[in-house]
Amino acid sequence: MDMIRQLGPLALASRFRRLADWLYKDAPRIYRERAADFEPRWFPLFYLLKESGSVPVTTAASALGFSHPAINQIAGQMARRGFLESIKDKKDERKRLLRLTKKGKAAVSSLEPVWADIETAASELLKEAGGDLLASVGRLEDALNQAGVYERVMRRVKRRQLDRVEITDYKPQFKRYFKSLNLEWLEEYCSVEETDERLLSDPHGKIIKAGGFVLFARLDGKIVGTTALLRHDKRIYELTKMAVTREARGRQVGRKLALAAIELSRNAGAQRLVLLTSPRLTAACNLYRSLGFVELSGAQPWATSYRRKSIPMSLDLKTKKPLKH
Amino acid sequence: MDMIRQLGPLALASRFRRLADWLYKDAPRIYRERAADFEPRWFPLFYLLKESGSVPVTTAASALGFSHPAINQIAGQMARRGFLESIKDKKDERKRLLRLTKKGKAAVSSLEPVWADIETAASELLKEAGGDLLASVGRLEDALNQAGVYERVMRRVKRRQLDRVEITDYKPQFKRYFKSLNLEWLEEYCSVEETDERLLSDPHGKIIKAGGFVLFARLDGKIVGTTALLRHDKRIYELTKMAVTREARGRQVGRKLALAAIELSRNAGAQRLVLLTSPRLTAACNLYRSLGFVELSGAQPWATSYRRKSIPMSLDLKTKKPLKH
DNA sequence: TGAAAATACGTAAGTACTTACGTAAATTAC
DNA sequence: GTAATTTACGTAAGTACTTACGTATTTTCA
Repeated sequence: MDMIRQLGPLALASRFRRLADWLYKDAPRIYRERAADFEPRWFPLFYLLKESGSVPVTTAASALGFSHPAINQIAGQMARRGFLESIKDKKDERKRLLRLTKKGKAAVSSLEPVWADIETAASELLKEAGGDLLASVGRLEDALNQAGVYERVMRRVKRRQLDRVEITDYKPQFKRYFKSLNLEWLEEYCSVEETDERLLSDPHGKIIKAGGFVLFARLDGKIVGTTALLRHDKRIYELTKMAVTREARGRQVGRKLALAAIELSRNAGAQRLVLLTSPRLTAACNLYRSLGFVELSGAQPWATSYRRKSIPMSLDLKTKKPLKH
Repeated sequence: MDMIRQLGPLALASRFRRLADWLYKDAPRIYRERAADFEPRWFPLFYLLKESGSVPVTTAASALGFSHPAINQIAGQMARRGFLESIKDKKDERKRLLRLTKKGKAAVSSLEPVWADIETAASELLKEAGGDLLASVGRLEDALNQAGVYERVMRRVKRRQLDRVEITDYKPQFKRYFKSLNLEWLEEYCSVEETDERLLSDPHGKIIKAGGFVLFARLDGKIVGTTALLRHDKRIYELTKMAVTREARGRQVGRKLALAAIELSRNAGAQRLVLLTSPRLTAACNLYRSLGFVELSGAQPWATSYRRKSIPMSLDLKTKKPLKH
């Protein structure tokens, strides 16, 4: 019979909205009978002004959880009926201070008993609901404030995407992917320099033999991404040649590669993981920052010189805080 | 900072509405990214049709807790995009059965994972809120269904009004009120008959000396109402000459008088309390019915004959169910 | 210190519901 | 069996918010 209720958490918003409507529905009748010329929608603003004296529009909006045009509309209605007046703030001429008129203040005394009765009725309902509903609602608001529905859904999606990506070590038959995947973005964003060409053509000789690593990412059986770890010395490794094919971007392939590289370098005994990136690659920069990399200023002794503009970043591997996945 | 939250039970509706908005706000973004061409507002109807096959408009409305025009609008949108079709009910040509099209059914499979993620996110939020919020909300809905805010407020108001009314016994100095209060309504609604005149002019002789009672109601120190109990025999008493002055009507004066009379007749050993009222006095009839009086048909042995049309009513005093105040 | 950014507010238009009302079909009453 | 009532639904208009956008001040920053 009541589908919304059957749906449980899935229809949470619909349920709260419906509940709000049911609670709100009786208000006009109550006010009509006992407080002439008062609209229920005025209540929050009316009460705020009664308590706080004079308040600017946007301050009222944020205190009451409405948008500022809503406050504007309510204030307009109240002003037309003579309950509210407004003055310019002397200190800040943008602000318009709202306050109750004499008539408004006088109305409070006839409204207060009505409010008291409504509060009693609501308390009665809450008592029948049991379980300290108001406290739970407060905690729900806090939780929602910490991370909204979108954020929570996306966290889950990302986590699932991350689980789908497989990381594999270097194998000779993957050599061609290391080059082709990197050329894809180099040709798109920058240009291929000699330094790039040297590493891409001989990953085994230039990277692995020098104590570094080359990793590949597989999605649905296909190689869609790669990266390399260059060994500068026993404490410093460099994350470089990170590439994800266009069709697989936005599926956490880069993140999974970076996470694997971080773990690998840590296990290899590195104390710092460094990298060079370009400010034009905003997605990459955001990824590195989200993993804990911080931008460095000035020239770095380890930094290879490229013609393209590059930003050095570094991640301290000694601090053992758990990484965000 | 957050006024709505500070207000507690008083701003319950605003709080639920705000919560619904906050929860709902992210939905468009989630659907936009993962389920092209689906509007969040379609969800309840879409889900209902997926579960129930084909459903008439008003049935859907009541199952989902919306008004039927809302369902109509949503169905219109869905139909325009090809997700929904409707057919006339063969058995009842007024009804229009809504159901998903092939395209609609096909969309379900791409929507289900999105719904699962939203449900998980909502469950997560509910878990953080603690206190089995959903169960409390369910009980709140039940409580609201039993008696809404208006009803609860009015119960309280009536109770308070009832407490303000004082009932006093007959005293010679009140004699004039017994007559004037009754003449007020008799002249307004009917006409004063001889039977009335006899009782009103000599309450002590005709009522009290015959084993009956006369009661008065005082509000703010002023006599505003009266009634009499006529003793027919030791088992049957008649409630008569109930009158409340115009300015005090709607303030529970009549109810308080009737309640006092019922108690008095019970204490006097009566088994039945009877009365004659007029169908034109709807407020009085409602009062008597609400106190448990039932209408009698046919002539009653105890009934005084009046020229005006009168309905006999009776209350059984032997059953000891508590009276509604 | 002047330009860019942020803030406060007003106005307009949109949204997702509602209530109000009218019509046609079905049911109930006499 | 016909009239009155009820039910199902469509349409129109209203409501209480919102987002979007424009303007005038104030603040920030290079």
